[in-house]
Amino acid sequence: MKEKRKQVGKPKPGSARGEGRADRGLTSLHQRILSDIQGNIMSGRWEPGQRIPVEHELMLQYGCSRMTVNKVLTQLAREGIIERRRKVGSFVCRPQSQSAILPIADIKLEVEALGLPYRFEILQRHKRRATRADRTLLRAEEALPMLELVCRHFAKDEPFCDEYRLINLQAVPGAAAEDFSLISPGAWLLRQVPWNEAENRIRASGAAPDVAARLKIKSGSPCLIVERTTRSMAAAPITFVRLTYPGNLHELVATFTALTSATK
Amino acid sequence: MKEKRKQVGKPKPGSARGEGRADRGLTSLHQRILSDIQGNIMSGRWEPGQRIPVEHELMLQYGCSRMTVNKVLTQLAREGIIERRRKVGSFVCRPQSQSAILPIADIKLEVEALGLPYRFEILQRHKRRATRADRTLLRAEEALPMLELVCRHFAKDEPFCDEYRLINLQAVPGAAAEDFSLISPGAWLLRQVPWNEAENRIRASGAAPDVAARLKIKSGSPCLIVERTTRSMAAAPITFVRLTYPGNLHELVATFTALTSATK
DNA sequence: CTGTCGTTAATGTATAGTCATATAATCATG
DNA sequence: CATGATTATATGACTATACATTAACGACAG
Repeated sequence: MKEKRKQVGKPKPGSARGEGRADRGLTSLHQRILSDIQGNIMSGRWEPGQRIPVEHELMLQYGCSRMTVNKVLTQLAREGIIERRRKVGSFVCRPQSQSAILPIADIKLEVEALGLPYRFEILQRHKRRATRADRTLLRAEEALPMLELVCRHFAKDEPFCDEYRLINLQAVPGAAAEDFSLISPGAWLLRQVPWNEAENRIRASGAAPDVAARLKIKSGSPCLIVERTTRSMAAAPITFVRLTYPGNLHELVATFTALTSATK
Repeated sequence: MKEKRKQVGKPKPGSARGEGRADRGLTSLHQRILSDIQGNIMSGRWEPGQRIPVEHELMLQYGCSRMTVNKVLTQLAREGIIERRRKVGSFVCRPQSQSAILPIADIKLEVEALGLPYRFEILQRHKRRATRADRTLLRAEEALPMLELVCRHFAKDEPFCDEYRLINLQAVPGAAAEDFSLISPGAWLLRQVPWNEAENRIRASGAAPDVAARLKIKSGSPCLIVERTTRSMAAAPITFVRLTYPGNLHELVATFTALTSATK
């Protein structure tokens, strides 16, 4: 398998690239070019729509090869920060829409982030075929075998979150045998199907009577509801979960990033 | 600086790579390699922690040069899908946390997406120095000149959203002269400071009396509240906004992506 | 004035090779 | 036998080159 290693060993040590570039401080050259350009754009020095130096200019400016600046510009284009057009040049994008990145943490982590001890309990557990309502929630067609769970999460001794969950047993058969006494269903599933995609719906609503009872709040009092339908990248629906947080207890925090219409 | 140029000018047109690969259907070679590998990972065929073929193997497998697979693997590493370790190889990442990408659309677009006509009105407008409370909201230190706005957004004839906004007039002096009769403050600001970053806080809460009156709902009824503090990438605070949506009218929808701890 | 055909500038993709660096494994030595 | 040196492997970064693709621009013929 080892190909013939030709003795390319060119004795000249300085190599072809300039003089003291070997001693560039910390980051790589293209990393530096990237941050330079990004800085110019983010700070507004280079405005949206404006043309940025073409590869050739940058190559001269940084004294490097075109491949290097090409790598950088390609990366920026992929991030949707610039747009490249042949023959014409590269242009700073105008952010079309903005997006916030919302971390979906495990509830255990959320609670512990508040400095409170966490525990949870399973309140209900049924195995059954998917009803029509289930199929809507799961975005599924067939009457799959389902596991329905109701679960309550605590911060110290106070109910922190109510969880209603449906699991597609066909996609995750192991769930039938798991009793979720040690690990919460959410964390367990995350471990089973690591790469997945989901749709989250976030809204405010008054607590339904049954949920209110479990959370020890008044029926109808404001709650943050997060509904999530998860499917594996192979498109099979995996789980639906509805998390209900008493309004005063919880807050989602998301950081922003300006995005363009880039596919990424 | 140009070293003695060896005559690489290989006349052979087919070049070194295999036979009919020049006629690859639609996408570029590295794009194909990328989707191949991504597919293997997303589908779970290559599990988290598993080592993926090293550059040399991939290079043989696809009959291309190392640079090409390197480009692909570098990209995957940047996306946080694989982790690369010298000498050892590249490994499929275990998604550490998951994140949802929450599009922050202009309220006008939100309303129009519902198929309803949109309009808004400015209810209050004051220019003043930042109070202590303002500074907290804006994450600012100094008593900056501020513009305070209260604004109401309608879907058809129903109040859709209440907006309370603070604008740092030092960062965006033009706001003082703008009367926001034609363009809403949010859309206007987005145009002024295109690349920025922000922190969003999303929670459920009962409507405060003044807000409830403006939204024509009962005080205390569940509302979705989105608070956003925006700053330019140059770190200057720009604006704070609190959007209050009556609970039944609005839902945030975010799509998922599994992320690792990648910096990106 | 208009359509077509070059020319050319810019990006897109890929090759082949160099040098550097991190590290696992192995080998040598006191 | 531990420890230090060496070697082989794999990634990381970059250079230099080549050729393909695309689109703006301009010339020129009709």
